[in-house]
Amino acid sequence: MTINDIAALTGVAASTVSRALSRPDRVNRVTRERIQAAARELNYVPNTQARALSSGRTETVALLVSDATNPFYFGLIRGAQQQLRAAGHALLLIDTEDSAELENHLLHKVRRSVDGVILAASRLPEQTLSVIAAELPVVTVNRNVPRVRNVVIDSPDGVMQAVEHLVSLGHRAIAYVAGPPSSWANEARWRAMRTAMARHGLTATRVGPFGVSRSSGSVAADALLNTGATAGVTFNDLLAIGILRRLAERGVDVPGEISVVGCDDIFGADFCSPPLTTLTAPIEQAGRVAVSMLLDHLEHLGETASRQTVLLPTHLTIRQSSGPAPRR
Amino acid sequence: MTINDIAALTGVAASTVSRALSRPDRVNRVTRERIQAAARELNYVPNTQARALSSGRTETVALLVSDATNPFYFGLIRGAQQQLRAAGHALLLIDTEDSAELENHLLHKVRRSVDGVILAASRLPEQTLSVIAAELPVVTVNRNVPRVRNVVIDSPDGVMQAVEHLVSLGHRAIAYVAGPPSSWANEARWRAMRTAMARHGLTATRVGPFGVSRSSGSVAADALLNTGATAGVTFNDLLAIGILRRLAERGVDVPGEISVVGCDDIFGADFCSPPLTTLTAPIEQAGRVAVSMLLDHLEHLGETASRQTVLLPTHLTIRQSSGPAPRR
DNA sequence: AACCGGGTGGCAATCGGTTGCCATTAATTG
DNA sequence: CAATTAATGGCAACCGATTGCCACCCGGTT
Repeated sequence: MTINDIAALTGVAASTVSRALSRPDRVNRVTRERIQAAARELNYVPNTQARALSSGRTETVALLVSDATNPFYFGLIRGAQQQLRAAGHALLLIDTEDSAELENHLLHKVRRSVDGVILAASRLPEQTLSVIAAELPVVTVNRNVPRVRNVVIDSPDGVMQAVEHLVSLGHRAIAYVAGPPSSWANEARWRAMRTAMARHGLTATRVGPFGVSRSSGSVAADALLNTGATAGVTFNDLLAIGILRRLAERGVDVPGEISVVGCDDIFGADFCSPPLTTLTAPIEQAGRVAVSMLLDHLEHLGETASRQTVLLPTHLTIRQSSGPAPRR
Repeated sequence: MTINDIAALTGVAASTVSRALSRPDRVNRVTRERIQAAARELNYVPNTQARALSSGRTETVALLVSDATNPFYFGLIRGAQQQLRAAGHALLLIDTEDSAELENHLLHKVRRSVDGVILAASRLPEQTLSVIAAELPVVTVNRNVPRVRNVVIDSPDGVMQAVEHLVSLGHRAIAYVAGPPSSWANEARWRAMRTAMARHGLTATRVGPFGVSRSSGSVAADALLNTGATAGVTFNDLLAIGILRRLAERGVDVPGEISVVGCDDIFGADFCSPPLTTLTAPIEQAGRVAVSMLLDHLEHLGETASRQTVLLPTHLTIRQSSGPAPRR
């Protein structure tokens, strides 16, 4: 079923069919209705590539994640997917395997096949990112680069809440368990942590970096214990869950001997043992907002940006992995 | 950067450039190398839609899942993604939201934009599936329909192992906690369960159907207790984890009073509390295999199918949610 | 009667490749 | 040496839409 079949069937030119379908006001009502009826009857679906070729619009958005198995992205993907479907767009999912080069390469490759991209946890240097954003509509998630629109989850604020929480429980020695150095969010969280600690005249220790997988949790747990801290705030929940497991293995009581606070509130954070105190991030919402920003941008290309940044609030969800500091 | 720019630059016709890039043996070595060098230099990336338009190949595969937030799919997505990237193909992710109509609709819509599709947990009636498979290369996962190639995880065999395990622990009253009736796997597991029980002269009870989310676990847990069974085998881990939680809430000891066995071994199954005894399914492998089958099929269109079905073995992973039957 | 302008719809170019077919040239063979 | 064949590369049609431009029709003005 092509536009030509419909044209032949209804006795009009292909161009008229095209218009009847995409700019209905450009064609007479009766002609239009005849064409639309025929299209419906023949179950016509426009060929995406043909359309893309001439119009330049692919109605497809790429979502780049650094690791498709990281539960953090589950929500993001879901949110993005929802919003995209609502707009009739498709989602191209790309896993960059935590590699900046691969990310760059794949970005280049799909550049012409999508209308825009959403970069979740980009590992790209700021410079590269700017260049790409200049030639392709981009929205980043949890990454703030000048002149690139972005949605960031306010985990720094959350980290401060976490520190307040821990300090009020009597903790004085609190460590930050760091994630990948190339992660923008990682640095932002660490800065927030130091600031929050300084407010109480305390200094934060930092251990890491560690990979963001549960298995890295073992190393991280040992390192954390070694600092002598009575509480740890971790880069993300995956790491935190790994730490909890290792601590259990070593017979360390959580929160009796040490408190652990995660970040993101991913799937599993509420049923691990003990259930994890963590910063609940509106992940799905982040996905939706990112898509909205992107689509909005696409519709108003050339106009001055309405809003470049959206900051999404987080809140601390207290479960059982945090408690009063142990008495000395 | 189009093929024409390269043609102009190297002084050959566009068609020659095209050949140098896609059928290198069709052009002289020195010409070819000159063209390839130029392409590399200009960082040329062929336009996917243009290529698709004329050749019919999009180098894109759609993966339809019934719910993008179900952790079961993450392994699948990952495996598929890996294998696709290796072949230089892209992944279009589609969430059918558990609706057969939506699935059918979206399938129709992307039909022309992909080379083939992988249907994970299709909700489509067998009839519809056959029709679609006839006009579009399809591989199903966990669904066996005549004349449609598929990869199925042998959970029925796993269910039998689970039953053996429970029976050997002294359980006599075992219930199956069912998932969606439209799920092929659900029925297959239930059949396996009855067979395995019958072998020991026992009859299985069945409760459900329940939705496959943790929240459905509450209802399921109550229903399960109500059967008086000392053990339950659940449709999947998500449900099982939900059940564990509800049982804990009600103060029911697992496995002291009742044993619970899940299915799939998703993320979280090993750190919920108690850690879940479950059927470990090679999910990622399933994704890889599904892609391989599809790509293989694409390469040999028209030839008789090499293999229509791949059965992947599962094994029982015993953790702490199963134990000896309580004494009466 | 001549003119004007809005509403319609067709023509044809275009997007960027792919591919069948043919012309040219070089190499091989009887 | 003529004839056949293989290698190479250009021409042009084509994939299925979109879109700028123009022609035509018609009713309304002066």
